[in-house]
Amino acid sequence: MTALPRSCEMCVVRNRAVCSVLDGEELSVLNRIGRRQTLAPGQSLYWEGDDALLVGNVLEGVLKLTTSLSDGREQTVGLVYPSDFIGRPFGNTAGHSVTALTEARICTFAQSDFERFAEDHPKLEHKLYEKTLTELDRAREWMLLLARKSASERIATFLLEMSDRLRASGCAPLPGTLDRFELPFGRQQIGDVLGLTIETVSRRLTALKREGIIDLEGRRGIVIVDRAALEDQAQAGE
Amino acid sequence: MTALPRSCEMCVVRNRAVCSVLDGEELSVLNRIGRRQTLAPGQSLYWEGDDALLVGNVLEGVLKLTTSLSDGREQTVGLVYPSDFIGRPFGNTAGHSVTALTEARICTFAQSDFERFAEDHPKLEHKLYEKTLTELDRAREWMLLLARKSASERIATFLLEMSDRLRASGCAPLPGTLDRFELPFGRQQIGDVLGLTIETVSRRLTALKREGIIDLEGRRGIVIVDRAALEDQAQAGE
DNA sequence: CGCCAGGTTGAGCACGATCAAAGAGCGTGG
DNA sequence: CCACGCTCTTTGATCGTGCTCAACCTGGCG
Repeated sequence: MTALPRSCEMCVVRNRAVCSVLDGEELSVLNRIGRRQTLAPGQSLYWEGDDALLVGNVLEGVLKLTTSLSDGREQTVGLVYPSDFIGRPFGNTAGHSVTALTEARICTFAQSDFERFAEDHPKLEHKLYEKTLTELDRAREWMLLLARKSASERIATFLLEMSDRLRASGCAPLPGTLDRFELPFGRQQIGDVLGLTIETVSRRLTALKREGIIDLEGRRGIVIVDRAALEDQAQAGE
Repeated sequence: MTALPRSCEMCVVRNRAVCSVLDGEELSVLNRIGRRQTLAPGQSLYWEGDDALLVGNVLEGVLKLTTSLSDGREQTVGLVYPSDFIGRPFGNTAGHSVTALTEARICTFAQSDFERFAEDHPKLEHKLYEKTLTELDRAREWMLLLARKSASERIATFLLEMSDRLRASGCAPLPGTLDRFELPFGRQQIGDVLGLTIETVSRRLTALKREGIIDLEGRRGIVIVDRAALEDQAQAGE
């Protein structure tokens, strides 16, 4: 884990987070109202139903957004990577919990401070809007997966998306081929994302390995051996 | 169906659509770049994968957003009511089809015209942003439903949400109690929204009627007889 | 009256959940 | 260095919900 930078100027996500639309002047104002913090794996930033008083950017690590039913059933409704935005400005209570899956570094703002700043900077709000639209698109694609795809299709889709997003968010892939990476979490988490049980996840992964489409390295290592076959199984939408 | 108003000033959704943040001056500019149109039930505004060149507001009626897999499996990923916004500004291709479920009146804009207008009117973009955040919250709640809820719970949740949204969007409820309304579509559509088959929807609805929790009037009429019991079955989140 | 689309009901099946047990990886301490 | 204990994963056996396939019913309309 690299040292925290003193200013936003040299931030690892400077060019990809919402801050990318701000100039040096604006950035230093934002810098003053924010603070950086580190979360341990499993640590939550806030809980479903809380007044969500924080918003922020992910600098490093992966976090999950979860909703649950009163009887304990839980669903991961979003994964958040470096440069993604956390939280819901202009809202009251949080619709989901935010929990770190890996060790994570984030830079946070009091919701009210951030809102005030955003109101004066339409460029920033525009960027936020675009990020939210992308999130909405992703959520809807995931609805199709949860509602209509079989367990095998879900696993295949998940592995492909994981591979893409890890790469895009700057998480270093494992050495070797591009299609070799480390999952930031275990089987249970995969199940929570895909709406499956841990056993089903395990069985489908082993099946994919048996078929020679992927390879499993230790608990969390994944190698996509035959990407075409995996895409085939994923049944990508139209 | 009421006559189309000539200007935005007297529009039925004037106070609830994104236009609500604009003053008379701005509104008349917007008015000039927009056009009103009517869709018949089943008619699509655009298709998944199209270049989505249109955006707009729903004035009257209900539309659905759907995604599908190449083998024909289809999922409704959103329902759109009067005063809701349709389309994705600042994007390329549509992630879903937009189809009218009932006869619908909408006011549309060329995407590029609208974007240009929005860039000059941060207030408008702010309103759009808030609407998108609400949509995202709803999508995530629906993910929980699709991934974790049983068929009975889905039906119960659906009936409650339907009742609320129809009322909120100004669609007149049937006379009698407040909890009496007409579904804007048939059993197949319910299945497409809930990720269930038509047979399961039918069975669950009949069961609810047998238990005295709801009453079915003709093909599309619903009366919520025992709202508390229905809420109980819906297993609302935390 | 007959047709047809949409809805209901029934019987059997399959996929994934559940319950249960054994295996693998890993840090700790003797 | 290995034994121990813990967590996470894999594998197996059984069960149950909702899907599939198929027949029948209902209401609206020509």
